[in-house]
Amino acid sequence: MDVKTSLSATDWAQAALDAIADGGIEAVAVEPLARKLGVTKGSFYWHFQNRKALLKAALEAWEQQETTDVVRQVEGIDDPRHRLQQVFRVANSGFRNGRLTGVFAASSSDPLIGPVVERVAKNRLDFLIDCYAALGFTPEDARRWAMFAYATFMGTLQLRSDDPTALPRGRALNEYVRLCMESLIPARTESERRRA
Amino acid sequence: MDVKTSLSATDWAQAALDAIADGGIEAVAVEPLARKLGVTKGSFYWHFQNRKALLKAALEAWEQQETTDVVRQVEGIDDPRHRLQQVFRVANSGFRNGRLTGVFAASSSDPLIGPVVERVAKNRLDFLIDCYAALGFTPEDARRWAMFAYATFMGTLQLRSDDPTALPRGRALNEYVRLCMESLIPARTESERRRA
DNA sequence: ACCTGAACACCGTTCAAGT
DNA sequence: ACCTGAACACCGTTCAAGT
Repeated sequence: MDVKTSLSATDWAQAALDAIADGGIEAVAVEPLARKLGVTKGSFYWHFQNRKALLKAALEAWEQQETTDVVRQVEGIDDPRHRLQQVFRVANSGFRNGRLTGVFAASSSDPLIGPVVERVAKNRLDFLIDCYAALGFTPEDARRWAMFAYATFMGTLQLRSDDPTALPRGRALNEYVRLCMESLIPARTESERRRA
Repeated sequence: MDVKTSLSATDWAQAALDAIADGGIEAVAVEPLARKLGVTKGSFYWHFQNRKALLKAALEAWEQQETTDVVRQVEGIDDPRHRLQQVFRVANSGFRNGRLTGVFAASSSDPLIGPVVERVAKNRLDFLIDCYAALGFTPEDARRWAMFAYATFMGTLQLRSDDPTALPRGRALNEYVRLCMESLIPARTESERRRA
């Protein structure tokens, strides 16, 4: 791969997302970002009109990543049970994406951020509902399950915001996924359970 | 009354609350506040260590006002029905207090603000529960009513944040209060209703 | 006890000039 | 097309000096 000789708006947006992931919204500051990118802050204003425009671009990039891109990672998996498991694993792997969701959700009172958070949440919820429906649940039960799973996910994000390293891994992650798939409603028949 | 010759920490905290009410949390800025108070920003640092300490003081003042002070306005009213009506009227009169509640609630993800918002909410809820209980409701119904009333209040705040002048007044306020007191559960006996 | 004035660091924004 | 460099406004913070 060749060395980047000049930056694009996308580069700035990604740098902004990185900054948000470990410093919150206020970490989107032109001068520090320019420093990190190795250019002067003056150059920023060739790509964007102002700081707000950068935040907007970052939000757009995030929405893109969190909808089409993430779904694409698992939509190839035909077995709905396996697909759901993968969704939970992907969603809980790596800090960055979880941190971003957490930060944006916490800032959803901001008129710039709120609508994006809502769209992303609805998108995820719909995807989960489809998965559970494909598992054989009635529409209402699929909805209940999806809400439970999403709420659980958001809740673990909240807990992690205190201790960013405390994301479920290994055995804990397996327990977590199992909980999201079979604790409240008997998702398998007895014979299925014996086979597992 | 005599002319104030020098400022106190309380004066700064109140000025901060005024600023928050019409500009949000970020409007708590030392230099603009100093300008408004007619002093140089240097003098601020005699009263507070930094901006954060001022925010903290403002939050404390708000919590004080919104708990003991507001309750004191209506606790003298013996008839629980009348007392409740007054609470709703007081809570919905004037922008400032409502705006403050709205802004703080929207910023409750801030670790400095969240705990205060929670305490104030619990306090108000408990007060409402007591009122409804005194009205003769069972503990569970009193709780349900109090939650409904408080949620309705918070919801109207949310709506108002778009149009700050749109707070219920006159006939609308009467309707609002009536809704909070008698729409879901028959709060009065038939004979009471005929008397009204 | 309370405030001024000047200083410094830091960030947002603009813009002419460079390649 | 993308960036530098310098400028300006604005805000947080410090501190010696004033009353």
